[in-house]
Amino acid sequence: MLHLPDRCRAVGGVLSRIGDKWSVLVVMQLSGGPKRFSALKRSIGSVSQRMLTLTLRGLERDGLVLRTVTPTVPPRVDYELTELGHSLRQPVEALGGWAMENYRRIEAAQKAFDEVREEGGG
Amino acid sequence: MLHLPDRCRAVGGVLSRIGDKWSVLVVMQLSGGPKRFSALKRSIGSVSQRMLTLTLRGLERDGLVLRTVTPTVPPRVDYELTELGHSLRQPVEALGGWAMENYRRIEAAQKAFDEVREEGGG
DNA sequence: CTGCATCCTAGGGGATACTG
DNA sequence: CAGTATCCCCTAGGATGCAG
Repeated sequence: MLHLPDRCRAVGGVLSRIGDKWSVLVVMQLSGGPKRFSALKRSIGSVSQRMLTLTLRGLERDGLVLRTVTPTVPPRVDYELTELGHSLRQPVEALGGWAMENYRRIEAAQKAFDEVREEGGG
Repeated sequence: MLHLPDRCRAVGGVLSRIGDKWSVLVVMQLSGGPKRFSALKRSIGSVSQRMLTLTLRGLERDGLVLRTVTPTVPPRVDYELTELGHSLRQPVEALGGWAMENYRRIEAAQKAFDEVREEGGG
């Protein structure tokens, strides 16, 4: 096993790209196959059009998502994961699994922390 | 395998907490055992004192880091991962592994994307 | 339908100075 | 040494309107 500092920087780089508000959601939504812009927007729901566009551009630029334009009227644009995009699913889902298993513990810790703070502060 | 939407939200929540600029770095730095504030700051290097403090508070609140104050003069504060904090290492390192394996591919994709953009735009 | 440009606000995060 | 408070900048990101 290589020592950690290298991985740290690598993780830092990855997180600064996919650690934004929407990238991971989009990748997950594209797990099942291609989706067009509006379908993607609907399936995520709370994302603004602007941010979905920007997020998809970013993912496309990173080579994680492939954008296919069908120049009809009205235009149709499909997005799908590249092989690289699919390979990201595994570690992301590992993180998702961890989150699922532990978010209750985290919430409990936050609650406890905040209560102690209140007592100490008030 | 459970379907994805649940995991999506969980990942979203986790990423919004540890997806900031420093949390993961701090967790990785604490992998080897307890460290005091200044050692942590030195080992990360580029972090500001303010952000290190805020990051550690956040991690402590989430129950990922334990803070131990030794009220000497000058004061000494040690930070260490909790069990929960240690459990986060595994998925994070998985992500780190992915990043290590693929960041060159990502950089290449970005370069290609940008060059096409230049041609198209100029 | 898809995407860009614009405006605008909240918050992240750096530098610095001060406290205990 | 560790932490807080202040100032300030910059970017993420929402709302909206226009264009292909």
